[in-house]
Amino acid sequence: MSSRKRAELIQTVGTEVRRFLAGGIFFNLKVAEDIGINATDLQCLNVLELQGSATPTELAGWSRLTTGGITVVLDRLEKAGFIRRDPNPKDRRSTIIRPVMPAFAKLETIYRSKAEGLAKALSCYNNSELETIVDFFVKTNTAGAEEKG
Amino acid sequence: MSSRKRAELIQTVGTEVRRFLAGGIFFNLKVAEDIGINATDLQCLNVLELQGSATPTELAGWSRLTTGGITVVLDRLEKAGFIRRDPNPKDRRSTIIRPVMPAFAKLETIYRSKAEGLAKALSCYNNSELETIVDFFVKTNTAGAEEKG
DNA sequence: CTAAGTACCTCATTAAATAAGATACTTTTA
DNA sequence: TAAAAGTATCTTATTTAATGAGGTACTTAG
Repeated sequence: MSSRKRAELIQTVGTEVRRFLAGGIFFNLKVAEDIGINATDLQCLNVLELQGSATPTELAGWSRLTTGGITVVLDRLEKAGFIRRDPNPKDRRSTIIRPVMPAFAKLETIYRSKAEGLAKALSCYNNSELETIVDFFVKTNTAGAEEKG
Repeated sequence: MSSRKRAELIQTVGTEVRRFLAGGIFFNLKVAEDIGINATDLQCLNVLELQGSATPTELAGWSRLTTGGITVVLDRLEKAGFIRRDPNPKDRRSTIIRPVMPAFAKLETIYRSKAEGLAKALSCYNNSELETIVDFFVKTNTAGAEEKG
């Protein structure tokens, strides 16, 4: 019976995703240590790199910190040269946080080397399989982003 | 030219994986808040659930804490009823940390509901595609575990 | 049997985050 | 349009979490 096998497959995805996340959190802690910041600060840098820029309030959301907390995070990241506070032309109360090169490049380098390992792991899949993998991530990321909003 | 498309696909996997991890870290913070513990303590519970049991030193590794730090984490988790310290029959200096039901069930419930969402997202794939997805996670998880050891 | 090494714990100190405002602006409403 | 309500960020006193340095009890190598 194929539906039995299918149910097993789906359950296995669940377990492996949790394992993947536990490993990812561990990896994130390691990266933070390597570049000399804490995990919270790194989560902000990650969001910044993926989105290009963000307001303090958005970053507070992603890091689940109070706005007072994020101010201190940004003070640290600004002082360390990772980010810059630009005025927000749409709202004079607000600021736009942007990555600053080259401090940011340190982070890119670490992820690039990790991406190489990932590329190697992907080499055994054909294009159609790769498309399935991409599709899975895009779908779940989109669903996750909606849930958060 | 297919190799161009392939390179793009591989790069997209990289970006989407980072997005997935940023979302996963966010989700983890939310779960921690929901059950009333901090992110570090939850990372320990996650490892415990995936492995069944662990020693304090192993958990210190996964959470990148000092052994002194993990003692305090375990004190908190023990007090809150999530874990229990059993003697380690192989080494009398050591202890084995085990999940305790039903406090642990709170966590299971949250992940079960998340797993339902995941199952829904997976419903559009056929068995062969699911196998590709499982294979990808198993491969990268295994590679990650080796790197850590 | 001794010396070196490991596992866990303690506690004083440092670091990070919150809670509760305060300020400066924007949006709504009467 | 002027007041009221709401929002974005920042400040600071306080609480919470983690480290660093060391201690005890045990194990392993010589």
